[in-house]
Amino acid sequence: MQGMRAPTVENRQRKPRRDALENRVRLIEAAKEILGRGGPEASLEAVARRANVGVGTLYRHFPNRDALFHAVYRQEMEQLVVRAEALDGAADPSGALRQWLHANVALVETKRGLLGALSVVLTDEAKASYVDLSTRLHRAVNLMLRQGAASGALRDDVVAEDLIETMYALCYAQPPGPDWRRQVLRRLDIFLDGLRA
Amino acid sequence: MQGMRAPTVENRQRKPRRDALENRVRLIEAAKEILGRGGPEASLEAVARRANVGVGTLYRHFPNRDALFHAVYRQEMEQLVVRAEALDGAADPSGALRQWLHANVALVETKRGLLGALSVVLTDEAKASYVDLSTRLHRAVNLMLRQGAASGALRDDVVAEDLIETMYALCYAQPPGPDWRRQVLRRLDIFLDGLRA
DNA sequence: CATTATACGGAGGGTGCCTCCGTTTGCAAG
DNA sequence: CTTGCAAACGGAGGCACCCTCCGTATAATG
Repeated sequence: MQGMRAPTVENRQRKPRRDALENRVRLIEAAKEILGRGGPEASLEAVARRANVGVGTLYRHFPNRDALFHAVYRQEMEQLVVRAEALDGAADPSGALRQWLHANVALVETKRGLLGALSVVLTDEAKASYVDLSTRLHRAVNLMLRQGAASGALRDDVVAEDLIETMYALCYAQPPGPDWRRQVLRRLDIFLDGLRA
Repeated sequence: MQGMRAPTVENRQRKPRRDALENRVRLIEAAKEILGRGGPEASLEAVARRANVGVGTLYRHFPNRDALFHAVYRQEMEQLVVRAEALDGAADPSGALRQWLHANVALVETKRGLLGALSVVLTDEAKASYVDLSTRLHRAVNLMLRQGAASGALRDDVVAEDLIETMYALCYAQPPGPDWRRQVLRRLDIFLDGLRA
């Protein structure tokens, strides 16, 4: 009977409240920890508890499980992009790529569960909401790939997406264990060998 | 107060009842369908319903979610092994391997969700219960690999596990979509290129 | 048949998901 | 500093699923 029950972000009239902003930050922080340990199964109510917040608050900020995952993923991805852009203009593109990939594997190693949680939600359509970051990431990596191809070191029919997804694929497939990293890197390097011209 | 409540398989006195055997088969069949569609999240009660069986029955046959997954996985794996063993003695080992991997990818394509459901449970310790099948599988694939290495076509520091896990990894990473298969096969072939001596 | 080990169904207690709404609180206009 | 209200909060409650327990049904055996 009475429109405008829940004003969305677009048409709000005042500036956001301080407590709301703080809670959002605390929720993402809590989600990183809980999801990182428990994987995709982890309870959202546990996240709310850890953030000292009612479930209602969690669900207002993130209307469903996936929304929360995406918020976390966005932060992780930002790190990735920054690292990738830092590689621009490296002397040895192929080597730089390899280094970058290895660094990412190391990053993943510290967040096992999170990786699992995310890959469940990562469909094509989901990715559409990251166009901004995704574009920057692909631009940076493709730059490397093209430099490598131009210098004749790498084949020229490979794109950033191949590299990135394969890396995650290998991380994900290897079961956790003492030589997790060794195995992942070994296979990654084989793939990179396949990339040579 | 009264031992032997639930006689285990080892110490049973009569031969198993016919209805029990039928139900077990129906449950696995139902699980293949439901898990195949719904992925690891799918409801076990849905499986029971689909099999026209009470939940109690499901849980007696498979004490928990993982047990059911494993039963399904075992059946899938049997197919894999049979195919692999059929390749023995092929003229072109490297080509035979490639063919086998491609065939598996095609198999996976028809069972998307199932793959996801399984990879969640596939830790090292879980695999330990498949030693029999796993051994046969590795033996068959390694045979191919060694033949390839002997003929100088393939590098010699690669084992069956590398191949198999990488294949699953690539299948899993690629989001479902129209050119799912094309992408997976492309990356798989790059990996195979990396395998050359 | 009668006996009984074996298996079945589904109610029930526990937990997690998400929604709804009465209450609280920060912001800003007077 | 009040006051008014949009914005945000908390958590009860309804629903689905997980798994256990146990009274009832039934296939095997003699």
